[in-house]
Amino acid sequence: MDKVSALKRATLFQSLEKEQLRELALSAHERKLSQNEILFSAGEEAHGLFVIVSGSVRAYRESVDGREQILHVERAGFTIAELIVFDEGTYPATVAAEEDSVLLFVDKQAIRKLCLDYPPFALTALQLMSQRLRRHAELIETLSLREVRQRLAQVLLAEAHRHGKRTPEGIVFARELSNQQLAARIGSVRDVTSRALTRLQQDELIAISDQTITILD
Amino acid sequence: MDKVSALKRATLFQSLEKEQLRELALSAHERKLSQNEILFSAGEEAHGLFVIVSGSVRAYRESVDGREQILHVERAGFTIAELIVFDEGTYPATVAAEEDSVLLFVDKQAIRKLCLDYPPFALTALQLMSQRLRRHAELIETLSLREVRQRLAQVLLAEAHRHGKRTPEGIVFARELSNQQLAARIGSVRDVTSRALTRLQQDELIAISDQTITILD
DNA sequence: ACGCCGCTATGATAAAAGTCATACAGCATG
DNA sequence: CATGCTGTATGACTTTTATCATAGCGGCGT
Repeated sequence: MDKVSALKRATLFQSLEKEQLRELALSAHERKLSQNEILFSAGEEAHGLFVIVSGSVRAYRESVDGREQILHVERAGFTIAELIVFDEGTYPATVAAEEDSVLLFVDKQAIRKLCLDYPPFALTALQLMSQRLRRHAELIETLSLREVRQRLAQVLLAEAHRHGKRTPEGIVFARELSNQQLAARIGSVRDVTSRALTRLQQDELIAISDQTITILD
Repeated sequence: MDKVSALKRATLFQSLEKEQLRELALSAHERKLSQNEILFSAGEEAHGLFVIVSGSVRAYRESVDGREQILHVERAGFTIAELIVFDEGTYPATVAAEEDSVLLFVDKQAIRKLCLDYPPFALTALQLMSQRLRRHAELIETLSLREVRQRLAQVLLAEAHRHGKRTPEGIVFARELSNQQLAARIGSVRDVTSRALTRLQQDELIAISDQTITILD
């Protein structure tokens, strides 16, 4: 794998020069994950962050009885667990692969050094953290103030926005998430999510057929 | 007001030299808030951040039917809305005074300039954002995976930790939050919170008398 | 074909949370 | 001292969410 060009594709490293990327690549090492394989668990000691080269991963917390709440899902070009570089804490969430994925580990000291040596990089990091904070704020509002049906609708709209296509009937996209996965995003359980999906169809807000979802106007 | 020493007391600015603080102070201006007065609302265009000089403020989101969910509460020495400096977005939450407060507004360009000119400052900012992210992750887990009673217990424990005193009976602290305020933190309503509090007393996990709460072992 | 697995669907029921109505205590104010 | 305001407490009820049980479908390997 060409580590330099893999790093270069990450948003976090966009402001860096070739030389800086080469330097980072020296200490970076590859990690492959099969679907649902766990990268690290919440509370584990953290020595660096991960760049997603391909695939996607989810960061989640779980309750004693096994329920999961996804905090965020990150795809190729993004990084995971950046915050542990800056506050010396443990990993704040468990991270697992949503699909088969390839990642690069980067030591936290290398990142700190970059911040000190090359301020534009720090600004990029701050920008990414800001976006993460905004999304978390959204999630908090959603979980606290909206009910399951609305939360589900929000996730579907986000999916539509991410990889849907406009058609005369509405926005169409391939269904990539099982009820279980949807449930973990909206903070509910499989059963309830299934019912909510059914009701959205009954109310003709969406149509599902053959792993394809259409969001009707 | 001595703006320089007010700024100096803020965690965000701890790494700065006298000269840098003086520079910041030039553009900073004071804002006084009475209890519950709104500083800004979610979605408003943002030109800078605020340093809390005295008092405390809450950042919250609200639903169409007026329910509030507090994202975080900040006190003297901390800053609010730092993230708008780095991602050019609008204010992510509504902020209002929990008690009469004094704040200092600081223009976002001044902060960006500091990041570029003085990297240790950027690291401090990153550290603060990291801590904020961690707390948000906690809140998400709590809202999604725990029920009202547990969430209430968590807030009470946090309060105890913040300003409680160990006694033979348990940790004692002055009650500063009304049921309404507690409800806004745990993502519920006044009625339900009142009931949950009553049940915690019945189960002898806490004792309340005369605006004093004791957390029993 | 058969069982097994993962996923979906749905009815019955229970538990949690929210809503509504009412009552009351403390307190400042005219 | 009546009035209004804020906050608390609580019963009765509804809605939402979760749990449990059951059944079905399609793919896959033996």
